[in-house]
Amino acid sequence: MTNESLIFKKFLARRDLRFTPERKAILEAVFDTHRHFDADEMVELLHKQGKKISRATVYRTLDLLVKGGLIRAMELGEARKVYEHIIGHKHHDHLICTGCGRIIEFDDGLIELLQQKVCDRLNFQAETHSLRMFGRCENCR
Amino acid sequence: MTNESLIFKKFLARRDLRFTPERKAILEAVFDTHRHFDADEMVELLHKQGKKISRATVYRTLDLLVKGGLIRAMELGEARKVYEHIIGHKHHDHLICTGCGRIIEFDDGLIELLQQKVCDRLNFQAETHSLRMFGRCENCR
DNA sequence: ACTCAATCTGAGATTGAGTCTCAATTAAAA
DNA sequence: TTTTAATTGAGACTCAATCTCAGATTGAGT
Ligand SMILES: [Mn+2]
Ligand SMILES: [Mn+2]
Ligand SMILES: [Zn+2]
Ligand SMILES: [Zn+2]
Repeated sequence: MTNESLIFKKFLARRDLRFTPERKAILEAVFDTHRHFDADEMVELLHKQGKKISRATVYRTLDLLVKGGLIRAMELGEARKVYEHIIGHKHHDHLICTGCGRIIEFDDGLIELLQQKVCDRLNFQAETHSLRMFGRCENCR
Repeated sequence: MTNESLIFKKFLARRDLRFTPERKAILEAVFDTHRHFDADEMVELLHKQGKKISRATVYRTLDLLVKGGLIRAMELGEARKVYEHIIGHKHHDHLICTGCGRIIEFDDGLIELLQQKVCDRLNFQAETHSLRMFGRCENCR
């Protein structure tokens, strides 16, 4: 039993929800994928694996995974929301190339610290944040 | 003639576009409003002022104002895109209260500097950025 | 194992912000 | 004034996301 399965099960149990075969399959596919993906890509991926899980169920389960803190949703500039799994990966933010769509991840502890200071100064209790920089990657200058 | 009118006119002229009465009315309404607003709120506001300008024209003109660098679009967590005017206001980012929806603006030069350093390190040429922190304001803890 | 209330799923309908179409209108250059 | 291109508005359209609801599944209690 993987770490993420245990966490998801616990999250579901706490809310009287069930760890169904569909939710299990989606969880596994999400944690097998080490990329940013959107909901319909996940539907597609599951179908390719022979798992016939409906769009509605995938959307609903991704929401549960976000609520449970197992994955993170973000807008990377396009219309569709994309997801990535969180557990076992440390926090990072994104550079988004408007030329080729490339996503570069970065992590800067000092920026995070200063963000916290801003929140302290303004009496704000931050739960999440999103820092995105849009521009041109080295291939697209 | 206001500063923003001159800038918008110049932008339009450069692209062989026209400074129509509709575009003028939208520009004025946008710069009269010192709040974050979304496109349909702007349609509504103009209608209240007796200006019958179509939804399509408002959407199209807001896009032009963004392209011209007069206003800025952002996602503050809700479904709809919101706008604010830029000219005469210095850059800032946002704290977004998930309790009451309150938006707090802040500006931190050191964070901005460090963002630049991240881009330099990764050979990325940033054109814009968006830093949002979601959480609870002092009234909603 | 059986019952039963609660949860879950899937197919398809619905929503809604944003975009597009196109015919009629308007701007402005010649 | 003529001519050409841009503009507008009404409403159709798109499409990610959400909702509906009937039938299926789960699991606690017996
Ligand atoms: Mn990432
Ligand atoms: Mn603002
Ligand atoms: Zn690129
Ligand atoms: Zn609040």
